[in-house]
Amino acid sequence: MTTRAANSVIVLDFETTGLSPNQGDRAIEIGAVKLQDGIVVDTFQELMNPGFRVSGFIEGYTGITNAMLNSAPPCNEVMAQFAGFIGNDNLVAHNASFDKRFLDAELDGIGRTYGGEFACSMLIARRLYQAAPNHKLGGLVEYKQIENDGVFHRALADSEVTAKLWLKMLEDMQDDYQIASPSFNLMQQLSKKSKSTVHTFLTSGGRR
DNA sequence: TGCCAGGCCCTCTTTAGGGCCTT
Repeated sequence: MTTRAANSVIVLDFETTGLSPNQGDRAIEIGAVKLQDGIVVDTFQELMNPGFRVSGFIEGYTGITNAMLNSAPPCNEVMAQFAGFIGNDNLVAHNASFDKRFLDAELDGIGRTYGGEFACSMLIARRLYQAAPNHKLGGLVEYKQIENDGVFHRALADSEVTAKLWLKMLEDMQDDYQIASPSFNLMQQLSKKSKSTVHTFLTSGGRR
């Protein structure tokens, strides 16, 4: 039995051939950072060959070309490695419902599972940063002046800035609401609160 | 040629519709 490391969370991001695994779309790149007590202790990045050509739109959107994917290992091989990387740690992604669909679909295909739960940085940001002009990853990076290298729509780069956004949200909850160490569970609860009850929830220390 | 999904959330809502997000 694999145990979940305390204060450990995996922030991940997929680049894919499209929006829906139910429509035949596959992952083409996975990037992730492992945070332990707020510090990046490990990273993962791999291209993977989906077995068919990706569209010109995806090549332009991600910068990942068919030539790059031709020499990449197949999805099944990479996802088996990634299943080992995430173990049973809890998971974070920006618009997590999207990444969860692809993670579930790709791991289903190789008979692997994971034991962690997902939290969504976008849903939490919508509640914490209600004045932000938008809640796209790039928009929030600009809004919160999060350090970045200017690369977007690549898996590791996006997972790195999502991790910084996650830590910024934890920091802001500590500073603005005196919540000493916001737990993963509290962040999940926050993402389910209505906008009008977020302030009450946070000022009560996450008890209401 | 043009379009394709799905979950969340708001409102001119709930017997619905549409915008936001992800690639």
